[in-house]
Amino acid sequence: MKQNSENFRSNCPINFVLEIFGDKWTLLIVRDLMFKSKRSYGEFLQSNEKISTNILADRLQKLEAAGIAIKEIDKQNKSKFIYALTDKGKDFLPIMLEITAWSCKHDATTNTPDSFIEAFEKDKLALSIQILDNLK
Amino acid sequence: MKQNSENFRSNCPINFVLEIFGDKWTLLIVRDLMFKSKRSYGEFLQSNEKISTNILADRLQKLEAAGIAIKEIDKQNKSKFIYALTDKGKDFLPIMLEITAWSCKHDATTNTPDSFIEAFEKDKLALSIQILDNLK
DNA sequence: TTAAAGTACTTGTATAATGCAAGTGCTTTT
DNA sequence: AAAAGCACTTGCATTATACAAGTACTTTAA
Repeated sequence: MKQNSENFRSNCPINFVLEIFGDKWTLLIVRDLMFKSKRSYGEFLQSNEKISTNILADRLQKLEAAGIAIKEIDKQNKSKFIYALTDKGKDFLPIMLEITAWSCKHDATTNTPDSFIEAFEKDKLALSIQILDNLK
Repeated sequence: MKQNSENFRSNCPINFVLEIFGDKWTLLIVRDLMFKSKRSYGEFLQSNEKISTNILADRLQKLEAAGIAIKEIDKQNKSKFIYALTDKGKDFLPIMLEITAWSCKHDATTNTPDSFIEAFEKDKLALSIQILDNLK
């Protein structure tokens, strides 16, 4: 059997995602990058879920190492870093959309606007293109 | 702002999924139920990733509590319990398929048959129906 | 009817991950 | 040159996970 270069527990595709995203925080950073136009450490810190500083630093580093996000110096303010999704990270969009749809269906307290679900059910591709456009 | 009955960190749909599935093991059990025809504690234990007994017991209980899986006495062998996905659990299928597709694209060592990706890209709905049929 | 085997856990303990508060270091603005 | 902003790092307490061993109930076999 071929072996994964990093020593993952198996070569299962579900496991591959768990090795990167299998914790309570990593996906929230992706969410902030993808849907909330957040770019910097300080912005990620302000999210509702209240990630702590050491965990955030650790996860940002891991997202970079996994090729999901990149870190650059902000051109406007050179004391600032900004993060952005790579193509690999942007490819996570369909998963994020399906997750959102599942939660909308199964959690009455989920705060997603009805318009989102309507757009999603009407035309997933159009919604995806629109979201990806916003990231440019 | 309306509050979630269980005190989750926020009312975000991404967070809702993380509160249930945000660890390295829970989703593997769903995978085994959904794709590998596994039903019992002993079968889950044998998966490649080698979950330990206490974690497995804990996660099965949490999956039941979250309404993702149900536990019943096996009709063939009354000393045995079997687990099955609820409708809520089965609704996770689109997420699982997208995760699989993402890993296939971004991990060269992922062991998913090409036939799966072909079927997925050709007709997601047909593939979903086929998988759900197998669960009956 | 009792003993052995199967199944599903539970418990104890060591190690690792996370949460929280405080502190550091570099950059820009005043 | 001092203050403020930003992005972390460090230390320590708490919680989660890993691993090995043990328990309890049920069914099969003698």
